[in-house]
Parts: sequence; structure tokens; C-alpha cells
Amino acid sequence: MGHQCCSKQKVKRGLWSPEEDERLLRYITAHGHSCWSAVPKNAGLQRCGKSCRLRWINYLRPDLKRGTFSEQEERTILDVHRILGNRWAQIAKHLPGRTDNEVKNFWNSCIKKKLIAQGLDPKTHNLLPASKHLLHAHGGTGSGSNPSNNPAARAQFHSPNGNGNGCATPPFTISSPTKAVYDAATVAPPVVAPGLYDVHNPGMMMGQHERGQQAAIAMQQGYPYVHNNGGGLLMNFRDQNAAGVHASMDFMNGSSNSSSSMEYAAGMPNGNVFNPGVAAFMDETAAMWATVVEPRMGAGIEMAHQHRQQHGLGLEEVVGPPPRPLINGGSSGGKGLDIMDVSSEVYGSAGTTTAFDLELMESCGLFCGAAGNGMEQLQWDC
DNA sequence: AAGCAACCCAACCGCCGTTTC
DNA sequence: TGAAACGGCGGTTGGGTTGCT
Repeated sequence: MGHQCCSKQKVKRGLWSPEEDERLLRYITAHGHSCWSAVPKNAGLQRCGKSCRLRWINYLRPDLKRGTFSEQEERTILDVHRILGNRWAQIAKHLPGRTDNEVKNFWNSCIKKKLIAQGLDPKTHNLLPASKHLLHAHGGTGSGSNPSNNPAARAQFHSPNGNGNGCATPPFTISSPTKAVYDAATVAPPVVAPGLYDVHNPGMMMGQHERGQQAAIAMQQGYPYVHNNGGGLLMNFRDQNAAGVHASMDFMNGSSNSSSSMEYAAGMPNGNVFNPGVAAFMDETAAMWATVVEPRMGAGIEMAHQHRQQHGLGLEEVVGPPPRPLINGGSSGGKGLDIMDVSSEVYGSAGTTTAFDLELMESCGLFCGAAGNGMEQLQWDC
């Protein structure tokens, strides 16, 4: 069933001629496109409004950047896709001058194939089963063979020289600073609060024991954790859904209008920058939580509880400033606090909806390696 | 040079959410 | 309040191009 505008009139289909382009361009330049359905008629085109819109957006728009995608753009696509999946329009918003169609085509014709060739599932960005097997057979340790969930295996897999899994060219490598932090965070104490990234140092997980404790305490209490260093960023996963497996997220940015907040149902699609294996906060039942919180962190929680009881302190007095009400897009006064919360209290009982402020993420340099210190420096062997 | 296959990409299709009447 | 119109999006298709045999 198509649009009525397309079925009512006799419209031309197929490739646009230069004359048609010229007409459309001239009309929109002069009059704009307040109503697409009126554009073809007014511009004297035998096309449907939808077709005109598409032609304008994908080809005629003056701000379009043509040509091949840069490595930076490729990384951006990969990073955002890892979070959002096939939401091409959202991904394209992070690539000035690129259209969703362009991004989609580039993904399907290039990136997807690279991922597959490197043994990664283009949907989840995780290892494909066959590759997992390979890795496992070569000494994957711990509870799982997927390096996304297994720090040791992951480190091995990401080793720039690592071909222990039989893969001549590792799909990605973590840049040494990031990897160092990663290793410290996941292999050796001090314990790090999984999922907390230091926004002051984009791409770096918070590496201080205290932060881990603070976060743990806050999370345990269902409070948003406030990283009180002037640019804090919180990720709080709380899912009260009975199913208990959906990771709902909301990123709130006090300094942003959150104009691009978007909903993303069904939780995180994959192991990504908030890798569920090493960076997942899951909820108040602490089921999954328990799998990622180290014993020392638990002790920290307990100590904090005691401290609070002994001194009659509110939580905020233990872990920092008081949490703000969970209001999407709420302001904390400029550079203050960025709170991300996920809660079915906020997003309904289903608890499966995610609001996700990518502008915030971007501004924090979490994507695109904006600060030159991305979470993962991807190295492509094309 | 011709035939074929693979690839690329512009455009279409169908669905969905929002707006308008 | 419900239906129609519309805008937007993601998936798919088909024609043109390129590379290989």
C-alpha cells in the first residue's frame, strides 16, 4: 500500500533527469518545502512528494558531503551502530553532510563485510559463533569464550600482535592507554565500577576504588550516582521488569537540551561500549550486578551503610552531592552533573524503553574519538 | 572483446508515528 | 474521536558500473 500521493497521480519513477533536478532545486531554493505533497505540483514535476523529498535529502541538499567515507566517519558509524543498531537516520546525524541512505549503503557494502570477514557479527559486533570456537580452542579462559564477556580472552583477542586465536589480523585493537586501564580494571585490583566512564577522560573507565564504591553505593540505593568532578556522567541501569534481562538506559545531560533523546526499545542490542559483560549495571535485584561487582566493592557498600547509619547521614553525604530528581533533560546548571538513569519508574512498567542522548555522548567524546582517546582505537586492515 | 558475476548506490516500498481535519 | 494525510524511517530492489575470466 503506498502513499496516496503516489497512487492518485501518474508519477514518473526511476532515475531523476538533470532537468527534474534543476526544477526541484530551483523550487525548493525559492520556496522551501513546507509541504512535500505540494512540491511536485508547484515545481511542475511528475513525481510524488515523497520522491521529491527523497531526492532532495539524498542528492540535492546543498550541505551534502559527497565522496568516500573517511576513516573517522567509518569509526563513527561503527561506534554509533554498536549502540543503536540499524538506526541509520540517527547514525547519519553524527555525520554532517551524510544521509541515512548513504550510511546504510556504506554499511552494507563495506563495513558489514569487514566485520564478517573479521569474524564479527555485524548485528551485535560480537564474535560470530565460529570465531568464538576458535578463540575458545586457543585458550579462552573463564566463564565464557566470548571476549566481550571475558576480560582475559578479550585482552588476548585485542592484542595487536595477538594471533593466538588463529586470526591473522585482529579485528580491533585497544590503544595502549585504554587497554592498560581496561586491564587494570578487569584483571587486577583495585576494583573499578563497571560501566562508569570518566568523562573528563573520555574513553577511560573510572579507575579509582573510591569511585567504584561510590557508584556501587549509589546504585545499591537506587540513587543516581554523581561523579562529582564537574563533568560527571552516570550510567544507571535499573530494570524492574520481571523478565530482568532488559537493560534500559537513559542518559541525561544536564548541559544539554537532550533534543536528540531517543528511545531504544529492547535494551542494548549487543556487547558494546557498555559491554554487558564488564560494564553492566543491571538493577536492584543485583542479579547481574553481583556478577560484576567485586567483593571489595561489596565491602565498600557495607562500610558505607554502616557509616551512614552511625552518622545518620543521607546517602548524598556519603557519596557526594544529592541526586537530582530524575527528569529527562533536566539541567544541573551548566557543567555540573550529567546524570544518566534508567528506570522503569521513569519509562513505564515495561521497563524496556531506553532514552539515549547521543548528543551528550558525543559531547563527552564517547563516540567518534573526539578527544583522540576513544574507547577503542579501531584498526582496520582493509 | 565478450560474457558473466559481484558490487555499488539511487530509488522505491511498506510500515509506523504524528498531525490535521 | 476516528480517519485521512503526511513525514520519516529502514529494508529491499534493480539498473549501472567495474572487475574478472
